[in-house]
Amino acid sequence: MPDPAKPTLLVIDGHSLAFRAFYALPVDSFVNRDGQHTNAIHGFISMLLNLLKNEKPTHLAVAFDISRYSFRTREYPEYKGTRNETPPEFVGQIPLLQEALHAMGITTITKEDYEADDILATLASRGSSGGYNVYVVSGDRDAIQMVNDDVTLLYPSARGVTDLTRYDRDKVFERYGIEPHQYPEIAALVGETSDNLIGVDKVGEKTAVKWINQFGSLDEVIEHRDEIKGVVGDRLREQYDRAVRNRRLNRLVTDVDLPVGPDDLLRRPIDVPAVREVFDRLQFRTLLDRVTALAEGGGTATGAESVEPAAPTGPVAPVVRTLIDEELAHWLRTHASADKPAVGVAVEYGPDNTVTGLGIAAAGDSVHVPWAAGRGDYVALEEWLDTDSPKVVHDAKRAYKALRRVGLTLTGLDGDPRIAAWLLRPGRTSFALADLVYEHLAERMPEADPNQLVPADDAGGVATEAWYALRVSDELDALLDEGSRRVLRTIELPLVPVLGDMELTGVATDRPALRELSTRLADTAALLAAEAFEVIGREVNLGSPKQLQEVLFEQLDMPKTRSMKSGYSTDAASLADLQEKNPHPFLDLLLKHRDATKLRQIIETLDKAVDDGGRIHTTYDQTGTTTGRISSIDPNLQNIPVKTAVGHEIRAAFQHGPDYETLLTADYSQIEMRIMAHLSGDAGLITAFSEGEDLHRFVGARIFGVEPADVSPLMRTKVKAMSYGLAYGLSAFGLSKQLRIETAEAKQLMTDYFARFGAVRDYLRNVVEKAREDGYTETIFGRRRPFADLTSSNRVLRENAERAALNAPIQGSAADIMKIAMLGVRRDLDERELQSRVLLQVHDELIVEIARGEADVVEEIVRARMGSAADLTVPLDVSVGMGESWDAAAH
DNA sequence: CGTGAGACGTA
DNA sequence: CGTACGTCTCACGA
Repeated sequence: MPDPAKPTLLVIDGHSLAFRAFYALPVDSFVNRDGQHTNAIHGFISMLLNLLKNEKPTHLAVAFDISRYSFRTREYPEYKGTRNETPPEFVGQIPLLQEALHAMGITTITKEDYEADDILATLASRGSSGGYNVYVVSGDRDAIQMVNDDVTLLYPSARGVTDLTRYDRDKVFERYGIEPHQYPEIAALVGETSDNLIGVDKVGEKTAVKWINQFGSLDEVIEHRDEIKGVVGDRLREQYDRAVRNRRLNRLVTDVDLPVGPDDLLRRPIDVPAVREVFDRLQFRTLLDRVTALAEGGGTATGAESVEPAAPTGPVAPVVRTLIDEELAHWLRTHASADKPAVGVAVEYGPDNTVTGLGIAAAGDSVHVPWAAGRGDYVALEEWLDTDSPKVVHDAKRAYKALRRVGLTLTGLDGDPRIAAWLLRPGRTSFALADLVYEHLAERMPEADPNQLVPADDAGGVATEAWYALRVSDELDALLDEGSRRVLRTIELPLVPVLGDMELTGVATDRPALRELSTRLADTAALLAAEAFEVIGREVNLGSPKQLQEVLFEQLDMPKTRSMKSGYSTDAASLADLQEKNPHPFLDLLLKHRDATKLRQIIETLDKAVDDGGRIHTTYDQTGTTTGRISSIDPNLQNIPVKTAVGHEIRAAFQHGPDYETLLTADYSQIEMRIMAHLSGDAGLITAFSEGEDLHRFVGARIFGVEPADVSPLMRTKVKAMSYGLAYGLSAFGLSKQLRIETAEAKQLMTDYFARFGAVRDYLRNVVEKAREDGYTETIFGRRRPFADLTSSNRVLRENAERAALNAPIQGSAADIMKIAMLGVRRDLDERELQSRVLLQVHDELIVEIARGEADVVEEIVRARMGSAADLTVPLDVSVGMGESWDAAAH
């Protein structure tokens, strides 16, 4: 019976438990966004959390095997030789598990030449004699030998890894009829298949137990082997050396030389931000909640040996005063001006992003300012907002817009922790202030209770928020390298009001046209559906991949397409393949129906987004991508159709407003290829762009060895696909598939391409190699993107990372260039007091609403600013068009 | 009601 | 076995 007065030591065989977890949980249900399998990690940690809760250990360690080789395999090479290759899905999970354990403050132990069980046995033995209650968690039956009055084995059952059977002395006796220390003698006689240890033939558990009980020990059994009758006796006499060898191998070492002993394994506090970071990557959400609950609830709270998690170490937020009028003006004069350090500013948002107040925070003092439109008390505040007095605002664009809507201008933006955190690590999932505070300041930001309808006392809320924003911004600034900080200050922060104004302005739409189009497509879809049902003789939901699979592969018995998690693909490419192999009218109707419903749906979404003034306002997410691009949401105006006839009709519904003259669209042509030319320094590619002739024609001429004029359309198509694919890490296989040509031909095309443009290949190879060394890629302007998986032993993971790393500097540099151009255009429009305004950005395209009489000057500005946004070894070509609508302005 | 998969729109 | 996104519907489980 465990003695409650003693400390409790828990030691775990990491590898065997992770392996059990791997087989207990479905592999495919636990994959993170990078394709890394995580089921073993998830199962292990879930089990661990249960153990921490139930056993409340004061001391804790997890032991791992270093490799499958140990002194045992040296002695007996066949040892564990029946084990199969590690499943590929398991590979890579152990290092991540160790990382997670480390973040949870748990010691992990390995020892060259020994197995984890030897480490456990050593710790159990020392713990037992050192006055501990010891729990050993292992999936290896040999661990039974460790059990004694102080040591209990927890052994996973067949049902799963969280269900552990408790083997103490009594339980071992009940199960095997022997003392725990005798177990290895039984196992030596019987053999252990999983370890590839063959026992004495005909001897099973029953016989072995009988003998051991009869003679007292294995040695005695062998000693008295001549007294044993029958066939089993014969076998024992012939094969007892097997038992001797087995016994030698299954004896666990209890005196491994370890760097730590039980006393060093006192539980340490959980590093919640680190756990959060690791679990974020693993996409563990419920487990994160369980861990944080454990960290808060004193997961180590038991008896005198318990360790409390680290108390918040940061300063306490200052008491908030509410100020208005003269006192506020005075506060601002003393704490906030152009020559003083930045202050934090946070907006108190009411319903619909209205402004009900502001919080302003200096280093040691923060104030709350209630705000209502049209009152004179705030003149000083309003004036101050529009000065260069430096301000740090979390999610500054949202604040800028809210203030703008009530007639205030936010100027002097000097920091935004949301953007800074994004530049530091663009892949993170949350940029919420509370999460940044949690991770980077290791503090809990007080949050409004979401269950409380009317906040009891919210005066402190925004002021405290401002205070945290200021502090976390300083912290993030310090973490940024010089290049990233330059990107923050010269590109991202100045872009905030530019994007904010674009969102506020919105784009005018021809709503009746959208509605008409929607109805038309609905009619078309209905007709197509009816026809399709006619063909297959029944009605199904054409939007349900599951039902379609039934129709195609069961009812119509078509050949199977690309297989997926749940059956076979019904995507457009697969259906086109099917149409070729197995023509059927249903396929065509289905494709057309999909097309019509998809487009109708897009139009409906747009229609719902039109405001009372007939305009649509998107929201740009400045922290929405990993490469540096901006993304567009609610609605997404960066994926409006363009390729089809209906696409043109949709774009025709985006128009200039009534007081404006026309729309202008300006886009970079082949900006990514130009960046490749610049970064690679490839002479051929640079010549291509400098001569200003059709790029694909030029490249095609070189590759196929003909005159530019003799490059056929087919040749041009191939070269174009190849060129575009380059920046994505396209393979010969992928190229062949896209062009529907033989892999050999695709391979040849690539060979020929690189023969002429070899510097491109060298560059691409180099960029990945450099990223592997540095751990990140960098754009021309110093924007970084970290990569962890370039050195992964998991091939899928590694190659995915390689392609992303290949692409990041190219896509990212293009994004930088466009952002710089937008800042330039904006500055010129402001300086010359023009009324024209940029409305939309679609990665390499700007849509500008031109005020009357400004067409020529604005075109000039846009051309000049876009054309000179970066100084590359090749020119930046900008093409411009104008028209009544987005469609008409395209070129 | 939230979530993941599948599909598909853009650069 | 081509990068980067957002959003819809369906199906499923809480």
